Amino acid sequence: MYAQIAVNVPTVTGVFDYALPPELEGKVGAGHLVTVPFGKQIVQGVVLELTAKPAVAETRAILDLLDPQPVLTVVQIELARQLASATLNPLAAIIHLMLPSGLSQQADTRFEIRDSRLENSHGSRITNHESRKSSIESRLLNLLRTRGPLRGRQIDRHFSRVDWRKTAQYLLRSGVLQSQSILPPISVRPKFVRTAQLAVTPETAEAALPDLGKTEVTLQRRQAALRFLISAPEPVNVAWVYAESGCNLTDLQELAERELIVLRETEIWRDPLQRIESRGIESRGIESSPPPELTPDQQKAWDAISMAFHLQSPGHPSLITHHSSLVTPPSSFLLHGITGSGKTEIYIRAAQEAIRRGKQAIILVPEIALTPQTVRRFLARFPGQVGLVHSKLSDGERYDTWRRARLGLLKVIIGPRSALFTPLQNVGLIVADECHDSSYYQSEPPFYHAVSAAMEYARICGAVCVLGSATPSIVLRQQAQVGERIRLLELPKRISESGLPPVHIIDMREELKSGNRAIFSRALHEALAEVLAKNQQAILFLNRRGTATYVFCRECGAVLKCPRCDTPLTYHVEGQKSNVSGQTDLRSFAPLRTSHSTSDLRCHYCAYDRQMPKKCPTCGSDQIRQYGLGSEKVDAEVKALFPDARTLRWDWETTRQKDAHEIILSHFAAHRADVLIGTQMLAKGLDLPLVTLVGIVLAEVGLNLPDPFAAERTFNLLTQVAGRAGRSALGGQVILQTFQPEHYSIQAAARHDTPAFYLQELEYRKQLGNPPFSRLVRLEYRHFESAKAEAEARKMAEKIHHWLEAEQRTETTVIGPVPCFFAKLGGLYRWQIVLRGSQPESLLRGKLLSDWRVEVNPISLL
DNA sequence: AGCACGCCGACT
DNA sequence: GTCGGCGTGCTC
Repeated sequence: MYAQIAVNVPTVTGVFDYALPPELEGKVGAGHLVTVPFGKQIVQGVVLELTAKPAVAETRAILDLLDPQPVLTVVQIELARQLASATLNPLAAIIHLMLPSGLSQQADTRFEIRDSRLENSHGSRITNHESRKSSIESRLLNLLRTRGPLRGRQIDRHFSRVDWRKTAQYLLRSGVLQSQSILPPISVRPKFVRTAQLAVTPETAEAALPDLGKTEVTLQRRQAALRFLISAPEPVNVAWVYAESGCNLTDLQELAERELIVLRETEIWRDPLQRIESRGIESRGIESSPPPELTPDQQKAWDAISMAFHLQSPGHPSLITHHSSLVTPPSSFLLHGITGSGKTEIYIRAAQEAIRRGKQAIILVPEIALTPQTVRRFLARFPGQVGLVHSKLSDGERYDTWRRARLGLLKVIIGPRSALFTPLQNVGLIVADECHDSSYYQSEPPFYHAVSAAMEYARICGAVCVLGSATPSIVLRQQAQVGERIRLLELPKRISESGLPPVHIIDMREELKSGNRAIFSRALHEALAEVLAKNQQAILFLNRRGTATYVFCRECGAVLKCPRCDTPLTYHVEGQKSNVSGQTDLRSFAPLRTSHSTSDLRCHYCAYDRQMPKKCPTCGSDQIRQYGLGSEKVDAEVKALFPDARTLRWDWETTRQKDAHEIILSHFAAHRADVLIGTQMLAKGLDLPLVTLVGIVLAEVGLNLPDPFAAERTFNLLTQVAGRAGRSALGGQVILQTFQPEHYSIQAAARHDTPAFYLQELEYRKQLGNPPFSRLVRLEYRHFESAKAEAEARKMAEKIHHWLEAEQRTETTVIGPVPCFFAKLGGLYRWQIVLRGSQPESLLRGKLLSDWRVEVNPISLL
């Protein structure tokens, strides 16, 4: 017998056949985690399937089995294969996502100094080398001298963006260093606690009490311990015994030696829910309430989903035969429902139905910390059956949740995109709540979209798939309209009577004309004053992304765009280091320093550039400015206008620390602040009843970015933010400030008119040939030398043009190479090439693209 | 990710 | 003439 194996080396694409040694026969099958020899290394691998015939004549043998149970189900293996192929990621990289960290280990090299005398004699030679190299050399040797032998990945942490490996190779050859390939052992283990229990009758134990120790102190300790165990019939964690009696392990071992008690190692599950419940995110108060009655819209949606369960189930043969002559309708649903329309109740019913059929449910949410309400409702309705996955779990907690799922102890898994990969025996339902949320897209290799993956997974395992959102993506919405892969279900009304809050558009051009140069319009200023006077709460929303970059006319609102591709031009200060550090001041409202020698406006889509004009090309006004504003300034402005107002900032910087989201949210929810100033996070599904005013400081920020998805992102954001106001009987309003009140994204968001936005946006997408009327592949190259990045990008573009010609692909177009919008990120220069066509990824399949980051269906081209 | 093989420039 | 740079390809 032979096993086809995916080796755990993230960049290796192929699969390899290994011989199954006799001692592992019958123990190893699809999904097992093993170690295998690979070249000169020993690496981990996952068995994909057993085969009788290996693909090559000479095979090597599997070395070891690392876990007696499979780490992947057969269905997961199929998903991994599909996903790897669809996203152009190596299979090993996808499988790596499916294993809990600590279990999955990659081979590494251990370096150490061979001999100190050799090293010294070598030291005199260092001066002969060029200085940069010798500095790496001495840093490396110094590190190894002080820290002892180190693994490659440990050394990496000390040399950010320095290629020390070449130097290490040289030192290996000259005998200063020696190295050894190692596979780190699995770093997660089941957790055991030691328990103690009485092993004799209480009478026998009582009788033994007088004779338990030589000295008085020991005697008393042991007597106390034994008395405590007499009173507690169950096995008790020894820590309790210590605490109750003041005894220690030696005392208990002595009692065990005399066969009065037994000491055992009991495995326990590390359960993150206990931690969370102790922190107050718990189910109390909801438990007893009966499931609410469905509204007519909910009922209609639920009927369709419930029918899908019937059709999928093998338990209803009559139904299946009845429908077998028809094309089976898709069992994926796009649940398009506005904020507060009752999507969660549908998810809960679907999960109950899946469980009733002996299956399990996966509920994906954008971020646990930002969706406490949804999580709480699931915990309340499925007590003891929910596994919670999130980024703050320790490796041990993650491993235990993963194993509990694998054993079938959990029925519902809730978590972010990674929760999709929890091993479950029989998945009956996959939900992606707020499926438009960008956190479902993994923007680091291996790139993948968890919503697409969820649909695929559901298809493979015959599960029902429900994707919910108030603002589903254009592409998904379009698919649902067609109805082949996914069906559209709509919840157009809020359950409560409150309805959606009115949105007032404030034209900032008018404000300026009437002499108001502040960041708040008079209307927003007054509304804020009123809210503070009534002791209610306000949210001020600021889209931080893309600040200080686009250029617009404050007179007429026109945005400077590229004449070739209609993409907003971006402003660059000469020698600018990075656009992401964020220009967070009001310089935009002061006159621009005039004229540079070089062109300072650029199109990041097609590389067109020009100089900043002195006058607006549309109306001739000289009020042409670049825009830039940060939450610190908004905060300062509120404090200046309302010295007594208590403000709270919620943005990237303030949420870096652990649990910051919960702290800020609970602080604000408890009304310990009056005004919450924040960015993207504000758009998530928070329920803050005291909030009666939402102020959008400048709605079009984010709209004017060189990205085909900018309008969609902005519309979603505005719609979600507007939905934060008026969620209680107090009512509420939204004040939306903008220089472009005519823009369809802003208009539609203000009217809560999603259909109008879709119609218009779809029309523009069609005109420009963007998704869903094409598919995109984005290739990105990063390097710390600007010239190198550019050169590589040009080389690759050349290659792509050759491939296109060779394959006669006239319908695929190449956009670029251009520097990315965020041209320098983390010290690395970025260049990109975008392919657009009906199947652009098929051009790249099987081609070598080492060092390039390749995204199929990217969610942004910035 | 390693590591070998292999083909062009700077030294003994 | 060799040493060694890194570009390309392979690891069952």
